[in-house]
Amino acid sequence: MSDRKSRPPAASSPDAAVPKAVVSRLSLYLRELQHLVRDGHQRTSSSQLGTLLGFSDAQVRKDLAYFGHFGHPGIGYRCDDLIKAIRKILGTDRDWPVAMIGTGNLGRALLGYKGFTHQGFRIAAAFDVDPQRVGATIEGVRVFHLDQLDTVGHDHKIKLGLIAVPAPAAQSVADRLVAAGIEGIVNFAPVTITLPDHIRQVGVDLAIELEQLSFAVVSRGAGDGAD
Amino acid sequence: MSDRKSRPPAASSPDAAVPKAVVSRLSLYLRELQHLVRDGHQRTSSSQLGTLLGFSDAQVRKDLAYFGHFGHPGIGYRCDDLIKAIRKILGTDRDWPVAMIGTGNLGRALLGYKGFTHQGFRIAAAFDVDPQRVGATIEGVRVFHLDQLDTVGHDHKIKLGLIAVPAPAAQSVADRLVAAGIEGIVNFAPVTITLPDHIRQVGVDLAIELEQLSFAVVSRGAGDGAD
DNA sequence: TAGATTGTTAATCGATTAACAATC
DNA sequence: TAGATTGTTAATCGATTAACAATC
Repeated sequence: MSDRKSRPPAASSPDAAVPKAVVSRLSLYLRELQHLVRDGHQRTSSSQLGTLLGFSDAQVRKDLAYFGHFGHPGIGYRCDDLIKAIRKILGTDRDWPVAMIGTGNLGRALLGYKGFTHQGFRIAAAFDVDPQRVGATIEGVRVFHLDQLDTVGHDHKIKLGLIAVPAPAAQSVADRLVAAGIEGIVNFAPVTITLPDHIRQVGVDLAIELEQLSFAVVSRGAGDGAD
Repeated sequence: MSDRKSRPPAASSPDAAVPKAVVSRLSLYLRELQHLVRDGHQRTSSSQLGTLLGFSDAQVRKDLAYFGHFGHPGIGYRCDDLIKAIRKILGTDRDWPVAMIGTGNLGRALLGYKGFTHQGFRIAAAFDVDPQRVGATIEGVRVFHLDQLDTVGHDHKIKLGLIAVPAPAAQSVADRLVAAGIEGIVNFAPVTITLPDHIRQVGVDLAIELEQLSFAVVSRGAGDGAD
């Protein structure tokens, strides 16, 4: 007896376990929804989203259904509502102060790149060990000495760190970020870094992206479409 | 009768079909192997590579076996040989002249980033539409007007293009790259671009990477380790 | 030889697709 | 109402793991 109210919607707290690939598609749905809204659309459907991104409609519905009931049978999804829901799931419905470690070419570029500002991320402070760079302000972001990571990180409630230092320094920077209480790291250095289990990590290696493209081009015909 | 010579090793020409995830791990193996060589190692094993990267030894062997017989039972893999083999598979055993489209923050940073130079990629020319930028030389790379894409692209035998322009311009830049005979595109703009089937594409969106990290941090405990 | 390690097969696990009742 | 579209189940497909004979 008793499934009167059926099972609870439970938005954004997956009971079971979310398949790896689902979360990355969630980000793509969000990006597409934001474009749809900008273009004046109020609602969309699993088949429209699927067509735009090259996925099947079934996959879109299944992905979203992992997290709750966001659609309306016969109608589709309200863009606004779905955007809010996905942001909540991804955790980007809040403000994320971020630390940038390294102010070389890549670090400076990321400081000037406004792309992720819109998604709730905000670079609150930058760090370097070069005395020539410490004390400067780049794109409105103050550069501190790496030794000040603990203090400044705590003051700004920084939870995420971006590593944009040369490969040989990446692991030791990662260790210091962990010691400073950071919870997640995006590692732009082309090296594998090892972290405690409770620290989350995403790696971005531009050489690897190019290699994937190179493979896709070279093995074209036999293979697939790389992305 | 007759499987005397068994089946041909057939390095780097997969008869069947290479699973999607295998190729991205191949790049990680390559990166790790290069670090091992720099550290003075001459040989390695599937279990060493697996441990370094967090994969099982069986997975490492299976991934490599898609492309040929590179190891030696009882011995392991010679780092040098395996590096050569993987580079051949990925297509990075040759020179890849690359075009950078867009010389804003991100484009300039990528021009200065030496990371992928070592893997066979070389930015041969940059392009922009801003008259203030055209004619300049950034990090040794000449900036041409986008209208010169055909000519310059052909002269430099450019096969790959990196799109580092604002999102609204990305699709039209992509179209022009295709028209100029480019075969593959890395798209850094936070937008989905549509391309003919024979053009390969890899998307890199920094906001999306941060969202993946944010999700992993927020849903920590229940979930996995994001990368 | 004994110990180590590969390449490969079979078994397990997980993710995608197709189909459809429920709903608007 | 008829047409559209969801959420969900069952069937299919693909990828990972475990185990082991072959090899050095």
